[in-house]
Formats: sequence, structure tokens, C-alpha cells
Amino acid sequence: MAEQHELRDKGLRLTPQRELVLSAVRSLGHATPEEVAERVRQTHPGINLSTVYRNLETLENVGLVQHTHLGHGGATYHAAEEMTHLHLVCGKCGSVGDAPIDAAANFVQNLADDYGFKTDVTHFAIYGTCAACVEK
Amino acid sequence: MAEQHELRDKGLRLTPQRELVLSAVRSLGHATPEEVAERVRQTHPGINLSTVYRNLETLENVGLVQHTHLGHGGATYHAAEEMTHLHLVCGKCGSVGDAPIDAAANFVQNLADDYGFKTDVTHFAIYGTCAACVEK
DNA sequence: CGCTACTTGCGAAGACCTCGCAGAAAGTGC
DNA sequence: GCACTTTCTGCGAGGTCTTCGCAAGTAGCG
Repeated sequence: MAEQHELRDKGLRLTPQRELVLSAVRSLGHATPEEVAERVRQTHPGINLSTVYRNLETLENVGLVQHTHLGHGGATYHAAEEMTHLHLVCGKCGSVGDAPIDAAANFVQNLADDYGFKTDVTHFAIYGTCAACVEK
Repeated sequence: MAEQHELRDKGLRLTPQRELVLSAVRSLGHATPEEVAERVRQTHPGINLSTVYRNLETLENVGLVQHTHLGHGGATYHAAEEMTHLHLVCGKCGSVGDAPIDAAANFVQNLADDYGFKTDVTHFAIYGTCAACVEK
């Protein structure tokens, strides 16, 4: 796993802040910069919000995390390993559900064939109403 | 078409600003509040940004326009009549292409069947790379 | 151990959106 | 056509979220 080296391998320095931001994103699944900062503060109270923003950006540049806009204002970040499923955002309760990429395979193929549009499935936010809210 | 009455019918007053905001959204297809304001200023220079925001909100409440988040920061608005197609947002050039809803019919059905998730196709932004940028 | 380049913390600045208020205007009845 | 009530507009203040510049700190390397 060589956890220690994955950042170095990308040409980045190994600072406590950087590691914490990355592990926060991984453990949270998907989170806003604010939430990441909050998580990091549990073990490193002095971290600055700017640092979180900058590290998220840096980590995104080397492909370890990625961001999406799940509907409302801010961006949410998730780890690259997490990108194997779609995000189903519920407009009513705000929850974020998951579905395997396969569910969209057909659709993606359609768009590629008919419009030459190469859908980025990993950067995919789907808006609608979740099962729980539909019942209400 | 009784253009004059569609606002009145919804219980709204017929102000020049309101009409202009609505027609700006319609002629722009999809636009940010800022872009709407700019368009309106062509015929009504004095309009205030707050007024644009408030009218967009009001028009959304009565169902004449709707907003989506097409990826980056701000919301974009479009007329209700325009909601018969999907929006294909290109991450490279930022263009917004269209595709008929049918292209997603399969996909929507999948999600409904397998996850009970009721996808809101009209509020749907799809991220990827457009044909033009794929070639580059 | 010392040097260089990259990072952090901090405060300021900027973008974007919302809110409250007073004056103006639309719609209504006479 | 006129006065009245209610809604809307313009304006400025206030908030939130994000970015930026700078000086001090520290990781990595010989």
C-alpha cells in the first residue's frame, strides 16, 4: 500500500495537513471543503481553511480526488477510488445515494453514438427524488 | 397566445421588468442571473440585479422558468418550454449541448426499477466532453 | 547540517447572493 | 379618470463562500 509514498510519487510534499485532507476526503465519502476542514480539525485543530482549499485543489490536479457539484452552491469532493458509482441526489431530503456505473452504461453509449458526447461518468450528479421521499 | 396574460393568470403583476426577465430567459435558452440582467439592460438599462434575482425566483415559483446547476458555481435558468431536452455540459469548452429526453429514457427506467429513484429529467445536467473537444 | 523550494497561516479582497426599507407603480372599484 | 391598496423596484447594507499575497515555517536533498 505504501501509504506514505502515494503523495511523494505524485511529486508532492508529505505534510501532515496534506495527508489529513486526503484521509478526510476518503473517510467522508463526499464532503464540502467546510466538512473536510471540520474533520481535519479533529486531529489538527490549527488548520486553516485556505490550506484545505489549496490542498483539495492540489490533490485534484494529481488525480487523487475530484469534485462535483451536487446541486446547490458549493462543490463536494470525493476520493478517486470512490468514483466507481453514480451519485443520486435527492432534491427533497438532500441525501446522496449510490448506484453502480453499469446502470448508466446504456445511456452513456447512446450519447456517444448519437451525439459524439463523451460522458464523464465519474463526474456525474443525477438529480431526482429518492425512494424514501417518493413514498411520502 | 395572449402573451399579455400569462403572468396575470399566475397572479402576478405585469411589470416591464418582469416581462423582460421572462423574455430574456426565453431568448437566451439558458443563462445565469448575470446574463439575464445584461440582456434586460439592453432595453431597460436601469434594472437592478436584485430585481432580476427576485423575478427569477418568482417566475420559478409559478413554474414559468426553472433553474439547474450546470457544473460550476452559479445557477442557470431556462424557460419551462425548454425543458424537453437534456443538457450536455462540456467540461473543456463550457458549451451546453442538447439531446432529446428519449436518450435517457432507458437510464431513467433502470434507476426507477432497481433503486426506486425517480430521476427528474428536466433538472438534469450531464457532464462530459463534447464532440468538438473530443477530436482535439 | 544547511540550503532551496514548496507549504502553511493569516488577513484582506473579491464574487455572488439575500435582505430590509422607502418610494413608485399596477390593478381595482367608483 | 381618480383615489386606494397591494405588490414591485431600486438601492444600499450584510452574509457567505472562495481566492490571493505575503512572510514565516518546514520537507526533501546533498
